[in-house]
Amino acid sequence: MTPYVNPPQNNTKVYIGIVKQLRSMIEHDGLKPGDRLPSERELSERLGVGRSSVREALRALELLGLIETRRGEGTFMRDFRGHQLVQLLSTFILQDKKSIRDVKETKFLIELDCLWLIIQKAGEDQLLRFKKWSLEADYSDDDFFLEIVTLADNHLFLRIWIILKDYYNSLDLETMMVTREQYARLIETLISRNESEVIRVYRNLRKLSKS
Amino acid sequence: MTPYVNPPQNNTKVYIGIVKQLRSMIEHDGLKPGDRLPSERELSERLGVGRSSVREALRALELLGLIETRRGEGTFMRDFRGHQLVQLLSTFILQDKKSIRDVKETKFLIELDCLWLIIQKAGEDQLLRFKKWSLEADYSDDDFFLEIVTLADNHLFLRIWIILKDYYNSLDLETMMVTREQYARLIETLISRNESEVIRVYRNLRKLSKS
DNA sequence: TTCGCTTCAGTGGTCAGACCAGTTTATTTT
DNA sequence: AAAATAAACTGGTCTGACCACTGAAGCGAA
Repeated sequence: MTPYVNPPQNNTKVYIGIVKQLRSMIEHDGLKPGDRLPSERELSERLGVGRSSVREALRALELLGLIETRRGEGTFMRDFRGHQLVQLLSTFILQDKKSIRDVKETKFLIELDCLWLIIQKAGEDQLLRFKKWSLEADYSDDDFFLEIVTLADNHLFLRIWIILKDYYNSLDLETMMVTREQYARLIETLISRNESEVIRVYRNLRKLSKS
Repeated sequence: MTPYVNPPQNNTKVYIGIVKQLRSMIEHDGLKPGDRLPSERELSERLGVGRSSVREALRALELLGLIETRRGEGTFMRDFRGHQLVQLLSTFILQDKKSIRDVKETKFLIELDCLWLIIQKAGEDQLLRFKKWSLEADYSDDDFFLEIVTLADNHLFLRIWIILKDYYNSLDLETMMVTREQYARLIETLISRNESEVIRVYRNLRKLSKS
């Protein structure tokens, strides 16, 4: 019913326009994960385009992991976190030595940045709670650093890191064993807020001799 | 001609199957950026599916930045290196427009990371060429740091930084005046490869007292 | 020959319509 | 009221038809 009838979408491909329309529609209506989108036929009619064009847009968004479609039911918003996207990209990119190096390099440096941010910003209580968690919980390396990046309290780094993490994991590199002690030591140095020591411990944990 | 007719692709959606077929086709034929893919009609025939399904797959890959289509010419492989990944990310970063602080913080830290990378990896000649450029050219802060990030030779950081830069500029913050001397000093410390000094000079340049 | 124009086959872009295969809701039957 | 059935939706897919654009082949004039 609502007249989402577009801005004159000149020149660009229809399906791209539809993607944009969908985004503003999602924002406008405040759609959240789990919510249903209008049906393909309704979108087609509302936007004044063919159903096949609507489908091209929806399929693209689906491959991106932004939406989910269930036959007979409809199309739904999804709780996206890059998963789908990263997985697909990684299968395509493959064998690109430099890309792989970039991913590793970037992931490590951002983790280091977050450690630095924690030293600057985190409260004593947060760090102690983190320490407590590390002693009790059963966690993987990803879990551990997700906590780190979360503690750093920077939304952008969080998002970037999550994507890098997924991408990194999809690379299927040899996994580095990190002992409980190493994690514990890192936390201790965080609590002591010793910048250079944190860097040292982190590099050691990541088996980074120098670079 | 070649019978790419693969696994019966049961159960999954046709367009997903086509994406997979395309990937193996690309791998099998060793297609590189710039190379042309078979036409939609040919793919449709080869894979025994409808052209609309082929299009759904191609449109999705296009939105991902893996391929590029030109009307009247065809569909071509694209030079992808994870950049689209970040670009996609940006459209969602831009959604939560809350944290200006995060943008600044992230931009600065990434610039610092790049400076560190340069110290580690850049060759003497590159640095000298950079210095020469800085003495002759007329550049803005963005120009200067674009050089920095480029020198760091990390595609992901480059992409992320560009997005952050654009976003940062759109925030319309008070611009910080940076003198030519400060840029020059930064370059000098880079050439001397003095890590802690680079950090100090950079912070000073960005007017970051401590954090 | 060589240059310039026209023609035409090929390619992506888009739409409309037709089915199929599931799910949900309404209706009828028990 | 409960169960079985029917209708109305929703996505999934294919086909065929145009359109707009590109590039190369063909052709004629210089």
